[in-house]
Amino acid sequence: MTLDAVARRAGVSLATASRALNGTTRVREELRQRVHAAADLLGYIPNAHAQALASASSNTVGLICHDVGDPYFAAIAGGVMRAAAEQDVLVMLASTFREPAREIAYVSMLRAQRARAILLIGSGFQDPSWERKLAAEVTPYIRAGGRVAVVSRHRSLRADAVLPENRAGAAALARALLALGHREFGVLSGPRELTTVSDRLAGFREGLGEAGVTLRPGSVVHGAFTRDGGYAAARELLDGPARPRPTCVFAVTDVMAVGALAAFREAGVRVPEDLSLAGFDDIPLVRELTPPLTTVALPLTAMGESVISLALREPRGARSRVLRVGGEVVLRASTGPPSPATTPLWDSC
Amino acid sequence: MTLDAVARRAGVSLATASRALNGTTRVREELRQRVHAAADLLGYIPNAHAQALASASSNTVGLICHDVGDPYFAAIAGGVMRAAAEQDVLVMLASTFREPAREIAYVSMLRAQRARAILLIGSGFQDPSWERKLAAEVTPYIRAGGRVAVVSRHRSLRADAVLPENRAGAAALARALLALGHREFGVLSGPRELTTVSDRLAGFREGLGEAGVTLRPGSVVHGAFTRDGGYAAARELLDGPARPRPTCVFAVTDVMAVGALAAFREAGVRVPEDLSLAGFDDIPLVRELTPPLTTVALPLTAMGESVISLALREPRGARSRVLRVGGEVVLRASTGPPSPATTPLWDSC
DNA sequence: GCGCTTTCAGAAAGCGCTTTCTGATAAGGT
DNA sequence: ACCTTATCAGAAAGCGCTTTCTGAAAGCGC
Repeated sequence: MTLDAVARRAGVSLATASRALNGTTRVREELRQRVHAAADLLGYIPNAHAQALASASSNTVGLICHDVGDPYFAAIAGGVMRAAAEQDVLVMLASTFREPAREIAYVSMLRAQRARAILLIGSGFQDPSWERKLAAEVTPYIRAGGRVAVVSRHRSLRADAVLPENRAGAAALARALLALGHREFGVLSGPRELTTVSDRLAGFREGLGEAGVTLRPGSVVHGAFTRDGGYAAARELLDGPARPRPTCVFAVTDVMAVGALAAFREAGVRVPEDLSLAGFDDIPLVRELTPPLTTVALPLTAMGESVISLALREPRGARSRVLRVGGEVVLRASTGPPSPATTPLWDSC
Repeated sequence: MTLDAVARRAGVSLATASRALNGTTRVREELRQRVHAAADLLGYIPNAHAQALASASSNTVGLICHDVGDPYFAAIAGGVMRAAAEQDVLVMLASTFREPAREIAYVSMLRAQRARAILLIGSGFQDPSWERKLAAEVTPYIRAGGRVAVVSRHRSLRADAVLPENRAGAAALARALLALGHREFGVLSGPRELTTVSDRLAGFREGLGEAGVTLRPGSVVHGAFTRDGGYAAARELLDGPARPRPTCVFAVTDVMAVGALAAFREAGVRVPEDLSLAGFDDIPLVRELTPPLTTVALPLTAMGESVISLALREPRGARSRVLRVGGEVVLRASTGPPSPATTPLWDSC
């Protein structure tokens, strides 16, 4: 059914029918009702494409993240969806599965869809060629009136951003861990090139540095930003030659910490008796682990709500707005005082 | 930049430019290249709305689920996204947050978007008025050429479906639990009106019945389909008067089992020594629990891939296709032999 | 070499709306 | 009673594409 049919049925013109349905202009009450009645009767559903084309606007926003299956992104996406539902905005979801090219392609597709805003969640890639291409997509989009907002990313993009205080959070965590008595640390780190990783690492070092503690070479191992990446990194740390052994391990991401916990358990290393473990993000599931994970809590759902609000809110100037969100250290049972000196357990695996 | 500009720049007609870019018809190689060069030069991005309007087709599909933040839906959505990425399909995500009205509204919005297919994930609601309204949206959509596919739902919808074998899976689980020696069971059930719930419950009863075991009244408690719902239901079971005490508890959903595990832990009930616990779904996180959860494993990601494939595949007839997916009982450490008779632990809380 | 089919480019007609512009009618001022 | 000023409905011009239809040119058999 087209609007035309509705108009005919109601005995009014196409223009009047449009106005009656959208409330753009005053229409005599009687006609308004006639149009609505006709629309209901015919089961009229507007053609969003025609509307978008004619009005040169749409109410869809694009949400690009690495993988909705990942609890971190799922939590943020949940927040985005909640806010979107309230504002009657439709969300186009795009998962890049960590392929840079796919991200570029999605931005392009969302441009084609004339999305009102594009949300980029999670660290970008370090590849300069990738950065250039992304900017080449994003810049014209913004210039054409598109809005872009990001979570955990800022380099080279003139966009609004929700930035977790990775550095400060990690530093605070380091201090909390030091306060427990730890002096020897291991770090399960993510891909070097992610700013999230380097910020958290730097913050952690900074926090340790205040107490004159440093990370020994070999005690920082890198892995993929996944559960299995954490598992592998933990194994590497366990198998490595680093001496003295750390009494506490910091995984830059809760997801990695989950894998690490499994690796430790398998290796017979008790947490926290033999080794303390801390993560970052506070994804919902870490509360359910045994032991529950000490971490730096980020308000993930709220961050999702914020990023879409930021993108939808009218820009009040050319400046991009930055919303910093603090991380709160949550000490749970996965951390405790360091275990007495040399634990043979380390080698029992 | 419009196609018109590209055509002009390339010195060809609008029609030729369109054909060159879309490859719909043969275009002399030289012209084809000129058009592509012009498009690149101008940074041309087609207007998807205009394309959709003119060609009366789009390549977006709608994905409606209760909450992407929930690991169950996140896993399925992950599968959908993976398949979508391969087929160059854009996904519009809709979270209903378990509000029936919102689901209807979303279907309507997706109709307006002329989505190629609509995917409904998860149980529907029992409300007959809701069912009628949903059918009123879905039926005309299908008649107009729209494709609908569902996961875990079939009543009253002429749509393709991916149906987990809830009944058989639960029965198999019951048998496995019986084999461990259990005879007294408790069930943490979800909202009565969901078919998923009733199927799993019926299957479980059926499995028990084969050994002459029945569920005592009061040993089945209902809660919301969430972690906290599971927690509350577990507490209710714990506090309830049911005698004799169950030695094994079946949560109809892993998500609920997670909450139950926490409740048991808090109450000092050891799993599986004092009480065995089993779930259903095998969401990724249950492997990380202590103890890891016995469950009926469903290939969630594959189900997501299946449901979108089903929806996109050409219908070969008016019949709706049903893809049944089996659940596999995975015995993990959360279940063990029943604890010796009366455990005072039950009352210690 | 003539009429045939085949190949491929361009003109133009929409796709279903929104929105300006125009005009009719009613209300108000003097 | 006449002119000016609001109100509000309708006609029509797009929005940026796809696709049919038309026609020109080229290839082919005889």
